[in-house]
Amino acid sequence: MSTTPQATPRRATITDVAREAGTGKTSISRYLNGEMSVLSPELRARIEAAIARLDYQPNQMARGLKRGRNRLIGMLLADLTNPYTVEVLQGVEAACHALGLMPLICHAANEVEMERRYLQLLTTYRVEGVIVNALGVREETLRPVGGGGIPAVLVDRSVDGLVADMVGLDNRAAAELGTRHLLDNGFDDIWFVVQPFEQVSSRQLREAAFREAMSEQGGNGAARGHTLVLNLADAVDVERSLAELDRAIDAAAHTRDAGATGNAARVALFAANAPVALCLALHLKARYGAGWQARVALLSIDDPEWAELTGVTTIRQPTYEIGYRAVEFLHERIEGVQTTARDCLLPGELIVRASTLR
Amino acid sequence: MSTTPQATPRRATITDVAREAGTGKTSISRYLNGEMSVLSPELRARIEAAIARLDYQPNQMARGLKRGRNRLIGMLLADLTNPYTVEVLQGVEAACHALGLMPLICHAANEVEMERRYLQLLTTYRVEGVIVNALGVREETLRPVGGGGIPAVLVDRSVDGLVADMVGLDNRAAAELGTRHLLDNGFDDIWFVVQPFEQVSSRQLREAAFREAMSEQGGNGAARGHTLVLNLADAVDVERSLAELDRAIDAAAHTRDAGATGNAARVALFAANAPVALCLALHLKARYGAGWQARVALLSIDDPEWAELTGVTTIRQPTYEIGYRAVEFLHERIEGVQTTARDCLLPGELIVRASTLR
DNA sequence: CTGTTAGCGCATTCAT
DNA sequence: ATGAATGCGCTAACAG
Repeated sequence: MSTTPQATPRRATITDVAREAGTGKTSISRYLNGEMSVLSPELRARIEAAIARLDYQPNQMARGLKRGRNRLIGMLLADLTNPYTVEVLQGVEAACHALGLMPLICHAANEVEMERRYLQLLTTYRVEGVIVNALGVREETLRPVGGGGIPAVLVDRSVDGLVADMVGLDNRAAAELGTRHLLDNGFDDIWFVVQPFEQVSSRQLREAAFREAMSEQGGNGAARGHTLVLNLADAVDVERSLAELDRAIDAAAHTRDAGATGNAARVALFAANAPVALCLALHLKARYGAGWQARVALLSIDDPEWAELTGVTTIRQPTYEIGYRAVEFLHERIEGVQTTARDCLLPGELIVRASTLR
Repeated sequence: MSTTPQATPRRATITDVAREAGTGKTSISRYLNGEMSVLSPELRARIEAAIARLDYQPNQMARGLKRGRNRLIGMLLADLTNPYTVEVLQGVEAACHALGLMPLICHAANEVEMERRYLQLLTTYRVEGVIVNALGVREETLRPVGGGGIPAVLVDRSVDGLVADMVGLDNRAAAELGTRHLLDNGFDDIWFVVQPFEQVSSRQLREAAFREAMSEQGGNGAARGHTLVLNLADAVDVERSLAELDRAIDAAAHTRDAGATGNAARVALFAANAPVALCLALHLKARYGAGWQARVALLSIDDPEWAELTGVTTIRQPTYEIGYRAVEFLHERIEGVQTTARDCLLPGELIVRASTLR
């Protein structure tokens, strides 16, 4: 009868441990829950040994079922391809770790239908709360969640009529900051490029703030502002939109020498986020070659890894903190703290690089 | 008596539904599991109605507890910051979706300790299998998993003495492909730059294949190959290593005109993966300015989004398929298919860009 | 076809 | 200080 621990076929249960330790299940449970003060040192030692011998690990599912909470929270992500998302996720993970939560990460890959499905799935696993960074979130979709159901906190966007906390960038301030920077550097033909607004409040806010900043520009200016919607999911639309941009750029080049204010008239592109910025950069590079940055200025909200490499000015979001705060908010609500919906707006940081300097 | 579905305080259970439908729990269960043929249309309708009325959603935890399987699989990731990881993840998600599995994504953020913790946590949640792409995986660590425990499949690296399937890039072929390309384009001072090997078999394989290809180079050549280990986690080490590279580059520049074979002697850097390539590119840009690509050639395994933008030649991995296959393998094992450990090596694709052409 | 019974692994009264 | 009994929400025999 070889004792070689040849592959435990079935994981040990609390009952096994109890038998092994020659005691009742209750004591094991107490041990598991740290109620040490109620256990005689002797029994405690026996339990400890038994657990080690059986390599016992309590079944979270069962525990969750019994006590009604499983320490699981859902994390619904629209797009992991966006560096922003990954960075936020790091904050979320750190916070979860600190609070003893386990994030169930759901990646909807920009599919609204997927978002719905995942939300429903999370519900089914009885997560204690949800952090949502999706694009199709509407009041109705989130109903089973935010409503009277499980607590939710929104990241980077808010949903009308939904009682849920929200944390994200101070979009107004950020867009203003960027616009000012462009204006201050003498660009007088500025294009704000953004994905279709859909339900994403941050896109709307950024664009609105841009327009406002343009209309309030300092005394000297007659810089012109335009908004261009770029539907990254639709190649044809992208084509069309980029062509429009090209025309504007060419036009500016022609009027350059005729410009009123000396050598002005350079075009600047203000990307609402990294995916848009990437699309623009790729196009510009293809059209104007390696030296495109000298031809057209590019500024982007979000600070992807290639920004430094390519000298693009950016507005970096406090992504890590956004994720961290989101979990903290959620945790409070899970623990029963009742407040009205809170909004947490964090400031962005302008990182000036060559592309917007002249 | 207002019918406004004002926030269900407690989710409905199967018992509630049974009562609401005026039947027993068994029938509800049967309905849930699609055993329609065994239910009278009439009962079926009543159940359907009751479920809708109560907005009932079966508790996965409870189901899992009872039937012994919860359709959960663990996905342990070393670094979500690496585009490679995200791309593999997409394949994993697609496959899970197709197979009715739910991936529990664990991001260890390059911390070996975290990996251990997550592995243990996954065990605790009784996942049915695990897909591992970590750096600290050793036989012992994976013991509770791969051994007689839950099925596992490794991505991008194998572990000695562990019975587990593995799927990833055909590293030998890829490194060879890259080296050949560099050789064919006349570079005669080639540096293979890689992170510390640790437990990561793919790094070792790539480096070995590089050296081999160098020693087998075509008749005309006396190109020299070097290996440089770059510990991205250690700023000081990075500094030191980059300085070494700089010296080599400068030296080559000096001997350029004195070169035997006409105008040869350009240095080429062969990055073992994207993070390394990024580090190199950033350094080169800082040192040689925007035109660094003309000075030093850069080739990288992995094809990050900025490669096209910066004209870096790459070897693209079939990431999506890697993820997809991994899940398929795991699924088979979960379903009880017994085979010896399989290795699935997928080919990489060389994408030639300006940086390695002369 | 349908309901009754008995657990899955664990946490909790409630006794002892 | 310890253990027996009960039930969380659900499925799976086993009867009817």
